Amino acid sequence: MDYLDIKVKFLKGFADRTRLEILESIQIEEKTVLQIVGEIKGNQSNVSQHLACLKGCGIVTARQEGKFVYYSLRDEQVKSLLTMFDTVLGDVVQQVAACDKNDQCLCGKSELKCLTKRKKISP
Amino acid sequence: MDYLDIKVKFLKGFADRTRLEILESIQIEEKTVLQIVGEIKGNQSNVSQHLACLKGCGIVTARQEGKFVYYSLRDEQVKSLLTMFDTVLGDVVQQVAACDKNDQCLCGKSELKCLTKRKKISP
DNA sequence: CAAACATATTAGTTTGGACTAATATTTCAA
DNA sequence: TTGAAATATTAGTCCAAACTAATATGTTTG
Repeated sequence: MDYLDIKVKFLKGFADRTRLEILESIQIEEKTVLQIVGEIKGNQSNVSQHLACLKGCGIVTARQEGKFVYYSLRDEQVKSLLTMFDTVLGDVVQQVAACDKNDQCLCGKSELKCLTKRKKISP
Repeated sequence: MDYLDIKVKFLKGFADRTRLEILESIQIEEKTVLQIVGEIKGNQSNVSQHLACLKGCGIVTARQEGKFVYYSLRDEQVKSLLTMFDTVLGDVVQQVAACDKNDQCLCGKSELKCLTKRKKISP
């Protein structure tokens, strides 16, 4: 596991809708798991797993208080990174959205396209 | 496709080892597809697809000149975002790496763990 | 201590997306 | 204009990871 692998893991932490929703919900203040579950749609098990992921990626921290566990953004750096995402994205939202409507790229698409026929790979 | 979906797509653009390698290779100056293929291990088809993805995510731009296509980072914003990744990651590299060694989280792991037995879900 | 609540962990299923091999398209040069 | 070079696109395979259902663990309060 080299530095690049770690970087990928860190970035994958952000690259999921459910996790972004979680991060949004704790952006202002720390929340318990149940509070987060209540704010975003999703069940407790799923949220718990995503929180473990975010923690493992160094994005959030957990603080236990009695039977509650409070999750919050790791530090100010992470907070400003989240802000920067929106800033940078601001310039390209239109384009990314447009790319999705047209067929300029397939990333992030689940459509299947089967247009032509090709020879089978010989064994 | 709402704003959050677009944001996820944008961030997924960064969250892949091959794409990070591509971004690294064009961080200083624009490169052709073949140049990129030469710098990172990987075949032409694969790199081409990743470049299409990066373009669709608004991370890189393409400029055609004759039979060559030069790819470069979209703008200074993207460039500084890449820099910021390293900055923020700097604080947590150790932790993320450690998480991978221990079993604190499963995200980014491909190991299978089967420890206990559970009842089958009733139909 | 037992019951209730909060959270975590597991196995299994399913889906998205990274990859390869083959082929198509585009552009230049002889 | 034909062939070669550069790039893009396709279909198919495979694996990582997101999800669900069930259960385990941990903590407080009666």
